[in-house]
Amino acid sequence: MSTQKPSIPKGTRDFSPIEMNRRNFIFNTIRSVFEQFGYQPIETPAMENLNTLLGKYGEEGDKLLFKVLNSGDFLSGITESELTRDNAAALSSKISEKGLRYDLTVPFARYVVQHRNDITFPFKRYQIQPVWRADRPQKGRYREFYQCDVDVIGSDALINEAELLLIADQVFGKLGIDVIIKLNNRKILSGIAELIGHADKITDITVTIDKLDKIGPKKVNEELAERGLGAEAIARIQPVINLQGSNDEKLSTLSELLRDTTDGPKGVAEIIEILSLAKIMNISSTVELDLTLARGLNYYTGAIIEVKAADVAMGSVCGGGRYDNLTGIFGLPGVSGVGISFGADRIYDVLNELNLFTTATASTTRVMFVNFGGQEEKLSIEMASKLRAIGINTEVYPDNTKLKKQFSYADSNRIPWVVIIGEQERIEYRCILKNMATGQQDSMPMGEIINHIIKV
RNA sequence: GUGGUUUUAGCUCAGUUGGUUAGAGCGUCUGAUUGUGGUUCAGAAGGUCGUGGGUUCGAGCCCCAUAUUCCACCCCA
Repeated sequence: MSTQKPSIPKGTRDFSPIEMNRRNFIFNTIRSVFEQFGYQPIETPAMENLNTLLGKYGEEGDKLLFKVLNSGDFLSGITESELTRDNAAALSSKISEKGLRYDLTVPFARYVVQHRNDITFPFKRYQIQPVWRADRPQKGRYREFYQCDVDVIGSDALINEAELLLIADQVFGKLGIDVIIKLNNRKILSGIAELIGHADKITDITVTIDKLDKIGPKKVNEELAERGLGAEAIARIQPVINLQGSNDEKLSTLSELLRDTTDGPKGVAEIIEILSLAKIMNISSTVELDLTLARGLNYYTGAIIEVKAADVAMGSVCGGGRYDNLTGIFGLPGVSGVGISFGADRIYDVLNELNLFTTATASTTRVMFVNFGGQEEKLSIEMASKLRAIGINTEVYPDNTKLKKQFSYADSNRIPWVVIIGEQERIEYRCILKNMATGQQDSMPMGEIINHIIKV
């Protein structure tokens, strides 16, 4: 039998110990902030029924779903003509009824509806799990990646939006990443569409305006025309495209502009309130009203939030918004939710590019006992247990091999302390404690190791 | 899904118009050092040149297919 070259699917990655220590540092940071604000953890299955997922992410999203082939004889009941006919979509629904989750929001909506009688609203939950998208991989874009979602469902209050901004501010503050928090509101976007008489084309308009940063106003206008907007409509949208200045200046312009639209004034009022709450909360990151921020799923109905790293060219590291009726499709209408999602993998890439992985990224072991075998090994095992009992991560080298080998292991794993208990030390009930960073080593009674390590 | 790009030792990369036995640095292992790592010195191991075809007397190099990487679209964390 020929050996096969090992490999993993496109867009997926292995994580080695150094990477995992760094990733856990990110997850722990995020989790601790979520818990500080009273959010509760949940998990949902990697697979959902396809009818839960399909149709929730638009036509594009459906294409990016990983589908799971039915177990057993998945072709039973499939006719010859169905197999040969050129309709993959129809066939796939017959041979596949499960799919890997695409995000954490839709499974959460399903969860809320399914457990509605056990949940006390408002329900504040967080969820840190991988999601899968059959996208074409690029830098900062993977087919398997972790999202860290934090949502509150069953509360309309805008204090939730402001609190989420604060959570983002705290998380990135703790991680040491300077960010710009961008804020927009779907109601303002609707107002704009209404203003120019194309309420039906809100998606076309927002998707196009979203590219303003990238392709500039001239090309945006061209694309708007391509998407079916008349010259008059494009002319009327210019004040929006050219909107500049501070948040207050933008808001007063918009307030004037959208005065007579159905949703516009509400959107402006919401932004004003969120910004004023954010001020009270002492958010230190820049919070910027950005009308070009339109990406995201079309179920957002109010606030739209996106966070970008200030110093790294990378897609957004966090995004979210308010959705008024997400659970409606699962039979529970009128429940409003708002949430954001942190992209752990991109945060990793940002920290990496900024060289911010300094602490908490080496081995978590603090002490290693050298192994001399026999009675000395026994004594080392006992001492190691005592150190662990008071919370010091400790390992005993497994083999009685050359000291060179054992020290070199401690060195390459960056273990700061090595304890030596050889025959001489055992007889005297002493040990040698070596500081690997300085190279200094001292002989001392066994009982004193603990004091020494804690002190430093 | 469309267009382009990358792939040579564990890692980062050289490799001339197609010509003998494919190289370097770092890392790994061994020894100098039988109770001491990180420095130094000496030595060694490690390659189906992404994979499969083709052209040629001869292919790491040219052609085709395919996988993969990264990039631009599309869209998104």
